[in-house]
Amino acid sequence: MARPREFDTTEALNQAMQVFWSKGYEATSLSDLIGAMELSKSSFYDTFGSKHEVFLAAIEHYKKTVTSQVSAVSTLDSPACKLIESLFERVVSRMTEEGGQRGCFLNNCAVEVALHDPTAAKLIGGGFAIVEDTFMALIERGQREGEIGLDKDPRALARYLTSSLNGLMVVGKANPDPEALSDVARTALTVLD
Amino acid sequence: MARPREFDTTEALNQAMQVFWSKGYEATSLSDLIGAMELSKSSFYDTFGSKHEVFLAAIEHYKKTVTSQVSAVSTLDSPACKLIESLFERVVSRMTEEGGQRGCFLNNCAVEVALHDPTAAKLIGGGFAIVEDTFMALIERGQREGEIGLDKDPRALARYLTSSLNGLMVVGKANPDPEALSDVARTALTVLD
DNA sequence: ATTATTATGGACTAATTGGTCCAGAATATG
DNA sequence: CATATTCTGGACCAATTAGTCCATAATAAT
Repeated sequence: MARPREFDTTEALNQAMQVFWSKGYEATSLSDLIGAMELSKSSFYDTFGSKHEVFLAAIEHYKKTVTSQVSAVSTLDSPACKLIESLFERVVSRMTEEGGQRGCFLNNCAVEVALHDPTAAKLIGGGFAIVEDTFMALIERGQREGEIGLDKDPRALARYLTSSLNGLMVVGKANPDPEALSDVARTALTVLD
Repeated sequence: MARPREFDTTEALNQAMQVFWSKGYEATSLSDLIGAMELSKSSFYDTFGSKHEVFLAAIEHYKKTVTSQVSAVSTLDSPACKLIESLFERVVSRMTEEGGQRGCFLNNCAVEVALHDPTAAKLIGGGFAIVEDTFMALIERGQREGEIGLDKDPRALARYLTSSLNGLMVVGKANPDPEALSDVARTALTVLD
């Protein structure tokens, strides 16, 4: 009755990530996972070890697939400030569109588990670092091209932008109001002037 | 054997809040709660109804006891900008000191439950509004007293500061580095100049 | 002292939790 | 065709989950 179906491990991981992303770590049960991943409990444990291990793998998967898209923005050749703006705009519109309120998986994980899960905390920190480094690369480019004042500290600015993006998502969860979020984004970006 | 001890409902609620604050909603079990609140299961249900009801009550309790302290800052008569700075400094040092990483309860709740718990989301939104209104009052005072330019929109600025404070706490969870957080706070406050 | 109130421990659900294990079915390889 | 590999359903586990209920004990009010 059961026909072996050589499943795609990466796709299964992707599904696991989606569930954790939507429900959070604690609220995700094993049956949620095996349902979404479309594999049996036995295969789940054979392949992934435990709920916690899939969770960590899901964080890594997010970094490889989602966070890396952020990082890819720095390779585009629009003006640096425009690219930074577009990242903020994207977050604002994501947070206000249908079904976008789940925010950023790293953000969710940082808040829910970082305090009690040092292993996860490190992975999450690494994810934030990718974003920060992307911002820093853009800022340095902006400085080279005369868009951004040389008096500004690229590292501090990058840290600030990363934090701002996260703040945007937190307040967006409680109140996904486009105007309010636009106010935040617009004001946040004035530091680049 | 069981000696009735007319317990302090407010104190019990405070203890419940502490547990939810430290562990999150899902990760908090009933035995965690009745342990911390020092009452029996029966009394728990008699008095508070359910886990979810205590949770909502805990959010309200937080607003009354913790968030209201933020709001109280606006009544002090130091220069407005100094008061705003002090709020940011307080968050930075809280996030970097021993045991301070649990952050802000409203922030935690927004991220963990807002998406799936509209009732909680509203209470949390109300809490953020208290912070926002506090910032706005301070900004308007700053404008009246000539510290802050009249060209700035107090509402937008207040929304921005509220969001920034939340961002600070998220990145602080993944990486509670004083230098990084100071960079963020310092940069965030430059919009007041 | 009697009564009314308040709180309790603990027995009791029914469901669910994460996790183990294995006999057997479907496929791939020889 | 036979064998090795891969995957599965489902039985099973002990622990825990949120929640109900009640007879009883300690107190407060009369």
